Amino acid sequence: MTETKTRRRGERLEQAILDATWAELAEVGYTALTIEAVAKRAGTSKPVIYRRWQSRAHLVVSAWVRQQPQESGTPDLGSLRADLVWLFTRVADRMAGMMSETIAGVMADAFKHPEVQTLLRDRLDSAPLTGVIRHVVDNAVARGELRPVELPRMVLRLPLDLVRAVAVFYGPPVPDEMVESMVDDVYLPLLKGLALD
Amino acid sequence: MTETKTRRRGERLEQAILDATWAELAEVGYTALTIEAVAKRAGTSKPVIYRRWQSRAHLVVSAWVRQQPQESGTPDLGSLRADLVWLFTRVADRMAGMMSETIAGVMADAFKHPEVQTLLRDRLDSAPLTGVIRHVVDNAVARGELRPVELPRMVLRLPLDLVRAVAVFYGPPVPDEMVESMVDDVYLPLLKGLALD
DNA sequence: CCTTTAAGATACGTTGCGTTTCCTATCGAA
DNA sequence: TTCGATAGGAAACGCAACGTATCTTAAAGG
Repeated sequence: MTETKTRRRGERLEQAILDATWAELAEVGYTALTIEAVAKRAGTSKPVIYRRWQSRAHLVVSAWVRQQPQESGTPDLGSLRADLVWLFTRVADRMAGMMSETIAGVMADAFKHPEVQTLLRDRLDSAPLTGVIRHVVDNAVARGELRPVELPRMVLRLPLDLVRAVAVFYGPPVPDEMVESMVDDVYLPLLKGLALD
Repeated sequence: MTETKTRRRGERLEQAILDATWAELAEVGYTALTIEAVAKRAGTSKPVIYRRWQSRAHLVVSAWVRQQPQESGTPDLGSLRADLVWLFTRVADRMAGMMSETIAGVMADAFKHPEVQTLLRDRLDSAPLTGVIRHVVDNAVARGELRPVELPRMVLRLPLDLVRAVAVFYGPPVPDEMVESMVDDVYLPLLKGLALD
């Protein structure tokens, strides 16, 4: 038998579909992604997919969630600036990796599907990133580079918003000068300004 | 004659199409906007539209450009904070007016059409908004609220990026507390931090 | 072993795409 | 005023993907 004419079910099948989705995403992007292509690539059929996900947006978000890497350790490179550059670079790289085209597409579709919007928002709000930011700032405080400062939500979400905005407008990858500008012209001055009180 | 069976050309026709586009946009949004519907509403036909614009994205950007209001005067409400709240609120309102759904949709489609991306970027980079920001800051400096400070590009684009991010993620309208948080937690501290040197 | 569940294949009607064809109103030059 | 070039309007096209319905049959479990 060259063909494993097996019929998958449950978890195995689902994972195969999500893998196929991810592969399609990488190959043709979000806008051009079709359910039919995903079905074919996964070796299954449309109804199987529609039985599990309401829409392309739902499917893609599922695939994305599974792909999410867990947070790697936080840096301590000896200076606040160095840590911030590292952090922003990391965000920019990840953004380039899973195309901003996908993000833009999903965000657009999310208007049709409130649950997707919610899911996406929660996923990005509670991002492990905020933990890293806090950690980096704490280190700077410990080093005496910065006076103790509390970080409002809006400040915590800023890195992601900024990188996303630039990536979507200029297309990835985000150039190094832009990343440095985010740090030197925005985030560092902002932290210093917050620490004034 | 109840019917003006006239056949429009050139500028008149073009304007009618753009008006129809804008109306459709307001009614069904970007994602659901179809060229056929625009053609019908404008009382013309698809080929006429395709002769002028390559895609839905091009068409919508054209319509949007025509609709762009010219900048109203800059404020001077007596304090930097008040001016900034006014400014951010204005940005948020405009964002709510021409749906963030449209922005998200166009941005997503822009990946397929580099000229659209360029057009959009230029339009938003050179936004009259940056002039207003400079003016507001100058006034604060003149009042003695702030030491003289130069504003990097990244700082100038921040208001638009921030409001857009929030509008797209939470859906419009952007709540007042969010606007105030942008001013109190981000922009004001940032300006003060920049003015430290 | 026999029942239940759902995978996989196929086909369906629908919608909007972007294009082509054809006819004729409008415009500008002669 | 006439005539030829230009371009608007209407209709139809083939195509692609949508989302659904139908049917057969493999897998899972008691």
